[in-house]
Amino acid sequence: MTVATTTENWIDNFEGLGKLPAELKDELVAGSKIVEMPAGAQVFAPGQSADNLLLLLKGTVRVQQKSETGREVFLYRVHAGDSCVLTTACMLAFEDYAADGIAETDIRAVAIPRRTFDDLVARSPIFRSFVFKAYSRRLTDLFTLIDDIVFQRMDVRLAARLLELADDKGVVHATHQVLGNELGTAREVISRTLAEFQRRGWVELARGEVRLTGRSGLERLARASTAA
Amino acid sequence: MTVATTTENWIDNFEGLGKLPAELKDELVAGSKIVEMPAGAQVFAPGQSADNLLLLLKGTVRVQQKSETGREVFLYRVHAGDSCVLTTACMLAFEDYAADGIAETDIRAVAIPRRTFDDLVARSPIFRSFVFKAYSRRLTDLFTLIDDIVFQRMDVRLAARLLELADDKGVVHATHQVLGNELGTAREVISRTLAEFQRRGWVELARGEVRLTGRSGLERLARASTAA
DNA sequence: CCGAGTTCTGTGACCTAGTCACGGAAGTCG
DNA sequence: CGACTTCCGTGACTAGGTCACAGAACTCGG
Repeated sequence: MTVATTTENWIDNFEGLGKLPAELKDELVAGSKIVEMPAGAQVFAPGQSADNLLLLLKGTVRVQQKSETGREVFLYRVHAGDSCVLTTACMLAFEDYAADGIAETDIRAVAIPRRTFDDLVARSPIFRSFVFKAYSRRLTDLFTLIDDIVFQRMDVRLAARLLELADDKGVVHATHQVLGNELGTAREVISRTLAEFQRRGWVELARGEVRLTGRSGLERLARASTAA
Repeated sequence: MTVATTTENWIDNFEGLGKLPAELKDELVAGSKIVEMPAGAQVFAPGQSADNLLLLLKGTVRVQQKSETGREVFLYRVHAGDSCVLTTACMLAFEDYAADGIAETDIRAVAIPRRTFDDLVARSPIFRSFVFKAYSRRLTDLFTLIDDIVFQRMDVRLAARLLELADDKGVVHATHQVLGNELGTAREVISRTLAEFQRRGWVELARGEVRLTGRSGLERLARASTAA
């Protein structure tokens, strides 16, 4: 649903677009529209050719790969202020890929239609730079993800992820299964690792949630990675 | 070293560029140059800001991530006819990433300087599409790599890789260590798995090489993935 | 050709993580 | 309250990664 009153200055939410000349900003605003989707909505999917580049204003989108075996790997998360460049891959109808995007919360996003996108890429070096940086960022994110998967221990990765996902009260709302999907591992591994964390007094467990009680311990463990 | 006599029609080696209007083809050829590098050369590296987009004419480039722990993960391989889009990330000086590119063989490539690249992206929808497709392809390659790492058994992955790397005589020239790097695993795992393959009569082992003697067995195992 | 040094491979012991099978606890809803 | 579903815990087993070490195979200077 278009929300007319907020259309004017969403551009400033995106680092890199603020420096666009006023004339192109106007064109961008005029040539795109704001869309909203409820939590759980499929933002994009293989086969479904998207006709818009999405810039996320509010909420998060989870991008995951659906494997042949039916299981899912979490790839990355698009936050407010990020652009979802994978939709450009859809736009270009580029070969078959198996990633899909799910709205984790209610989301609001700017949808830039292919025509406007193409026009701006052609005319504005600033916009080009914005798009290429978004792509590069995804690539480097995936590089570090691969590095983590291959070399990092599960407990370290879980500790880091818990700290990321905790709300302001220090509670993570997620089942062990969900955490397993995030990290590309099995539920049992999460259960066992969390049990160990609990034994150390770092967390308290309840159905569907993990309360962080000893952040410092988790942080020390998580730093075992980045420090080395 | 520029090789003047072959400059004219390298464009046809790149699917997607053939349809450029003649005028832009001329500009592309005029505005770029052909470079050669010996095997083992560092094609690009973090920190070193590249000023060219490379289109590979001959040879292969191995792109790998150097982890903090000193070990390396193989990310993907750039073949003749591919473009090395990661250099555009260097071009834009985008944040720190830890991937570097090594020439595996003597290579010859077209180097498109930033100025020409930018100009062509602005002016030609065909060139834009070429660049975006190259990016998307890398993204999807990484998606499937992650999927493989997480869900695929080592023996299946090794069988597939051996078939890929074999020369026309059915021999793979690589140490177990190198194969381990390719697949992001330990040398010992490769040694053990190869020993098992040998026991089954699929390969013969010698220092620094693996001779494939029972391709059909390897192929059957490798298909265990793609089939499912 | 010899011998020292290096690189590559094989192997056993051990640990982490993923898989399978199951049971029980905690919510949901008629 | 009882049937059902979802979530969690656990033991047994396998695959794969780590460590330590030994021997085989090449290299190269003399």
